[in-house]
Amino acid sequence: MAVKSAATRELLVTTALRMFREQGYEKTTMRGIAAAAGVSTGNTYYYFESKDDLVHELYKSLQDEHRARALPQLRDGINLGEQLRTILQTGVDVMGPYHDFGSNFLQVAIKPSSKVSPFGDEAAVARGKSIALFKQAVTVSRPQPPYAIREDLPELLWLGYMAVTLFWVYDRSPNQRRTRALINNAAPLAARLVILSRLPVVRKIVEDVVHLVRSAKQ
Amino acid sequence: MAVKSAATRELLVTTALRMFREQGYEKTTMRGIAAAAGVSTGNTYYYFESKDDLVHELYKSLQDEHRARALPQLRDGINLGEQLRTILQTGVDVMGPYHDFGSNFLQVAIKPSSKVSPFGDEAAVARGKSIALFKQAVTVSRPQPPYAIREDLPELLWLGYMAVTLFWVYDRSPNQRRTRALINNAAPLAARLVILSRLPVVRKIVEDVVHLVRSAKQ
DNA sequence: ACTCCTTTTTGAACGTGTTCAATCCATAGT
DNA sequence: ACTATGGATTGAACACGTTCAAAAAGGAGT
Repeated sequence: MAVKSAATRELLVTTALRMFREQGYEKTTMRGIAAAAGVSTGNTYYYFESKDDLVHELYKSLQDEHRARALPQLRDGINLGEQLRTILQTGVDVMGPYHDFGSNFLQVAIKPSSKVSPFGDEAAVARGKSIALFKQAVTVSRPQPPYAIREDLPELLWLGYMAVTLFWVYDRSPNQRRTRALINNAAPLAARLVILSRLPVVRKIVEDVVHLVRSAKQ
Repeated sequence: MAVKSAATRELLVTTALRMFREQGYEKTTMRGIAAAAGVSTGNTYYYFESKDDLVHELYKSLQDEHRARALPQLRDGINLGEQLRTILQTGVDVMGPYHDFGSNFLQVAIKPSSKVSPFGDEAAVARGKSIALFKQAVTVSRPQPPYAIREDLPELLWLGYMAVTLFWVYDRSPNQRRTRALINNAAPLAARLVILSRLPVVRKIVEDVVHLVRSAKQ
């Protein structure tokens, strides 16, 4: 039965993701998903704890696609600003079809109890995957970022990515033009800031910021 | 009838805020609020569009209390770091009783359609009030922040405040000890950064950041 | 073929936020 | 006093997410 069971689960995920994409979060009801998949309402709850759990599936799916699209573009020798631009623009591309869904997505993500919460324990794996993307960018970029912050940089950049995502949610311009413009400006700026962290004065501040973020992580 | 109508509204707000504080967001039901206030369920919807609308009332109430408590403490001649510490710590104090409620609060706030959304149009008034607090801090602090950024500083500080609030939501330590520690570290750091923005190299970056934030606002 | 146990599936039921036609009630105008 | 008007109030009804006891379907051992 294991194979058929897995098929039911897969069918539910596919159906749910399609309906999320086509109708948004609210109009996609648990009854609707079940009906479209040809199973009973209650059966969905055998495979998924809640509606939010299905959003978690969407989250993981997007994450995988983001990684698959961005990673091959992170080539050796390109400067950090360009690498960042690639990661962020790819992220916006992948999330694009779900933009109307965006706020609901955040809404689910924001609750600490949620599996999707980017800061929670449950999503640690997914977060790690995302940070790994930035780690790769840092590793292959030339010139190399200063050694002093190389270790903490991926996490800091990821935090910036979260901020951009927040901006994206509220961006109502067609095709999220404004978010793309923001990325084009912010990516080289961040890269320039990284370079500047070599200067003694700036370095002191950067060290303090890094220390702050570290201690905030407990 | 106008006076009695206002009384009903006030009674509902008071009841709802008390129940939010005592039982949290989910356990406080619209039926429960109506019953505790001695009116019918439907009547609540005559005065408030939705449950979230009642959260908006809570938001405004907290905002007013924050302002009332923080403003008198912003005295002339104190340095910016201390002023910031005062504002942020007072904010945590005011929100304290609602900490369990915090994530639900954010959840309501995050949706662009929501009245409470800190970035939305509806909450522009409330946001303005909050930013005014930082404007006051900037105005009375000695030494004065560099002229070049004085105008944009309140808004930037407010953004930092939003970040701290986000941290607060996820802070499970008793009495939000970790958030308070974060504030004690971050406030002087921010102040030091402001001072540093006088240096030509840093100033260039700061200008770019300010420009970025400005253009992001449309 | 039959039994026993586990995995999977069902659909009714509960409590929720919200809507709405109907009703009540206070007041102004006559 | 009577009535018309519009604000205030009601409570049943709807669709939703979720739960759960019960039924069905599978599979293993004999």
